[in-house]
Amino acid sequence: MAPHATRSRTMTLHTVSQIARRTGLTVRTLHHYEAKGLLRPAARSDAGYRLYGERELLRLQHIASLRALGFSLPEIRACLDADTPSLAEALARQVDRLRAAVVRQQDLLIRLERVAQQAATGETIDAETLLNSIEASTIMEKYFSPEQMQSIKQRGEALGPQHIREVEQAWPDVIAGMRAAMDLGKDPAAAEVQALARRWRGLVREFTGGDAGVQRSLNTMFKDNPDTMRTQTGIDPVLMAYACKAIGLLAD
Amino acid sequence: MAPHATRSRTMTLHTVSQIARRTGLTVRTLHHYEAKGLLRPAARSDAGYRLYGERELLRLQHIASLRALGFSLPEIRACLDADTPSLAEALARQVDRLRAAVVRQQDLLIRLERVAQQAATGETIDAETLLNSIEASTIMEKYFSPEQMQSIKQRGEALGPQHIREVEQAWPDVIAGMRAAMDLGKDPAAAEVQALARRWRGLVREFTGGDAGVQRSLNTMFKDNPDTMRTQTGIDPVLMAYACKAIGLLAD
DNA sequence: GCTTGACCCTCACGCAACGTCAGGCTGCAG
DNA sequence: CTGCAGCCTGACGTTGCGTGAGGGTCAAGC
Repeated sequence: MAPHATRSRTMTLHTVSQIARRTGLTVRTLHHYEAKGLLRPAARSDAGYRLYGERELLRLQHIASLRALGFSLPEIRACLDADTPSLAEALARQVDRLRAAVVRQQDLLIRLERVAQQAATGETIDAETLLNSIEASTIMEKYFSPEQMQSIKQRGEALGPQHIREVEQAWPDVIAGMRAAMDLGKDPAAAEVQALARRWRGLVREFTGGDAGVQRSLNTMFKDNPDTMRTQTGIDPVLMAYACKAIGLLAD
Repeated sequence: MAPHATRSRTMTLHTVSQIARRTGLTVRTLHHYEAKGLLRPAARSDAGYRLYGERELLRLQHIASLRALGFSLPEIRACLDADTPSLAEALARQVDRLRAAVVRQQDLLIRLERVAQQAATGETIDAETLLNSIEASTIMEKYFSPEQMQSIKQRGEALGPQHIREVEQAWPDVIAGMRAAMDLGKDPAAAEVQALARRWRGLVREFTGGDAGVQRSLNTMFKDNPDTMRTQTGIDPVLMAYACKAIGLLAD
């Protein structure tokens, strides 16, 4: 081995604050790294002062680099202690994690922007309404699995914004008709109610795409959150029961 | 006032776990929200059990919605207590914060992907080299302000990747030439060295864009990190001094 | 009346990565 | 000798809860 490979003991040593300045870290951070077993000083002075050599400075720069890439301290320790092999894997893992995080945040940002715009344009919109609409956008995630959300979103994109607007405009109409029929005590089997039931079922199918799992989740959501659903859609449990009965009587 | 606006005391009350199930939160979370002053139970049973009414359930759903949008608990409290006005502002602020966070993360992701790819393709690249290249990508942020980074990036995009590759290929050539001249003890004022100095200065200007502030930051970076700069660029302080002297002698 | 779960309560520590005192040495300049 | 900068070791604060520990409560079955 080359002689300079062995640790020279006449190397220049630096105090914490010197090292801190050179790396842009704080003294406290160096203490912390030592406590976590990431970087031990090369030596201590008689008074107990931490003294760092060039090796430590280099290691510290590596630590700072990995931290800047978002690695946790335990991960960094593992990478630096185990040397080469784990580093590439760790990088790949970190890329995956970060990608997922970016997707999540972008998703969140989109929802947030929608609500914020609604709040900004809606001319003194009251907090109650606003909060309800926020809730509506988050409540779905509780009842639909990520895969279901995915497929729902895809169906929406496939149908196009034009079609979606049409559907959204059709719903209040159908709901109002159904409620009127119910309030008048009409028989769910009556031809008029059956026609409404057919439209209703069609609109639901646009949403579920015929997926039985989505249908079940949708039912659960309505059953668990009657109040929210009523304020958001105008459908309460009683109306829902009436509509379901009418749909069940459809002769298909 | 309508009679139902006053708090009815015959309303159905629910226990913690019931509320937790309905909202998808945990019992602990409800305790926490109470401790933070976000949501107090409507009442307590004789045994001290928390009891929540419909009002509390509604408020809790609002809390959950705002949390899903990334608000902190103190912010949520402020929004819900102050009612309408702060909500729209808070949404706008949150949008800004989130946007900034997304940008940061994407930036990080790009750097990380570069390094990861280098690690994956580089056939048993050693950790040392890899860590050094990571460092190079992070060290700049310590010496250049965000605005400077911005303008540097813009210049890079303006010049195009083609031009960048040319510059990156030219550097080693110029550095090697300058080092050879220095090692041979040539006078910095010699025509040959002056030609190298002119090319050197041109390459530096491609980077600084003539910005004196960037130039200063660059100098500081080289002065503070001689080792890193040497391994990354092949320029050590001695060579740097020689090159600067030659550039200073250029007759423009 | 007793046991058994299922629920409920109140502390209180843990985590990630440090920031920020507090109280007390050390080292160097004037 | 004094002063001040720099160093040390605790130890608590931050954010949003998770996770016990240790101990009452409630409804049901025996």
